[in-house]
Amino acid sequence: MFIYNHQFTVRTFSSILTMELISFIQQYISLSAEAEHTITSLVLDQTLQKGEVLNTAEKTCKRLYFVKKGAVRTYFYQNGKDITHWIYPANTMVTSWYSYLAQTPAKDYIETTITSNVVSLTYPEWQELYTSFPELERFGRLLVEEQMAAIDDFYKGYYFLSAKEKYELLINAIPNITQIANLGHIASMLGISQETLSRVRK
Amino acid sequence: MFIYNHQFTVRTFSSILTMELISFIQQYISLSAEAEHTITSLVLDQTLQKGEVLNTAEKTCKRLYFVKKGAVRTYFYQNGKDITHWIYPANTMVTSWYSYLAQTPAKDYIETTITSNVVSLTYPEWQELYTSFPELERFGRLLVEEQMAAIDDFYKGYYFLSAKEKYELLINAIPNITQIANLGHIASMLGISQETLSRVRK
DNA sequence: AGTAAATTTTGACATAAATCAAAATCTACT
DNA sequence: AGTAGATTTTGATTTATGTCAAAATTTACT
Repeated sequence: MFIYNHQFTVRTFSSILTMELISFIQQYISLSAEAEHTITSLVLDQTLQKGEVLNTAEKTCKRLYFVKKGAVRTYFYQNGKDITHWIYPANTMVTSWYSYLAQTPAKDYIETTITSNVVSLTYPEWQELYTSFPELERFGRLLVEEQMAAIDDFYKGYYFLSAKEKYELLINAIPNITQIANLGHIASMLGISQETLSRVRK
Repeated sequence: MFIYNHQFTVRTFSSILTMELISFIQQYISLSAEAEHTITSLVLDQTLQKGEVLNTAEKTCKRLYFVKKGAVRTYFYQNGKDITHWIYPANTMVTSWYSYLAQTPAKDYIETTITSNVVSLTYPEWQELYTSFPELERFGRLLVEEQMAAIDDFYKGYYFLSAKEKYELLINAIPNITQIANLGHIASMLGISQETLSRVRK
């Protein structure tokens, strides 16, 4: 659902990005000094308070974000209700996939749920980097493949789980979810009502 | 779903692959004569009867398939019930994403729902190709990005749709779905019961 | 064409979870 | 610390959809 912007960056295989973006990329490929320098010069490093907005509906999502610290939530409005798409804890990446990749207006909002530190580059910057440093193509491929695999793994059979099982699956995927998002956000992300979620955790 | 196998190859942006694999790749990048020759020499072209199996649970999914003609279904068993993950019509690609990318045993089965023609290469063949012909990395990246965007687009707000709305969304994504899959398959793919689906379409 | 098997529809009933509403907690700011 | 606002819990009721069962229809094979 997942299923989807999945933004469903459910989890990564490698999941260690407490380091800087450069080191993160180097987990996948080796970087030339020149590529490293160019990327470093382009990176936007932002520290944001709780509730600060990274992108809003109707606006094309220009950036691919890496959450270094804190947590980010994607959400949209459906019949006037705020529906959380996914919560991204530290060490994950986030964007409005469709909007970002097709560079068309987004349907969802991206904002921090707690004080956070995110680094990012824009879509055109990445396109430029792919052209200038073709070795980055592999990084780009591996990154999206990981997201794909994670979504695939998380949502298999999801529909037929009870509310309780859905919650347990999430806890397993994001153990600290209750520290970084409130009940209402978690409930809509799971596709259940807040009251049901409250009862489910007894 | 999530989600995720999404195998949710919901649809592609470009969606024209009636042509051969080579032409398909050339929609994304230009291929050197050597790369083209190598790929052609590796491609496995299979014509299969209805219900023939491409991969089974417990076995690592070795191949990335392109459906040239017919339709392919991915499914798994949950509490003893056959749950369709997704149906892939002609001109789409299919694999068990997690299994294929991580090269670990799959949880799901891949089989044709009607007489079909699929072409494929193995995971190690692709890795070899990426190394020998780095220009293919871009193709690999774009391909997965498309899947990602499609999933993102399809599943947004899916949980909160009624059974009827879910069915309408699917019809919109795969107009010929009733020609290539039966009610039971479609219902479990949507996460609703067969009886409800039967009523929904009146 | 005729029969068996598979698929789809229809009916009656059960139930998990949604909704509506209000009370209880928790959080943050003066 | 005390108060207002936000968040979570609890209660009562409704409802969409699931489940079980059987009939009707379609499909496929001899």
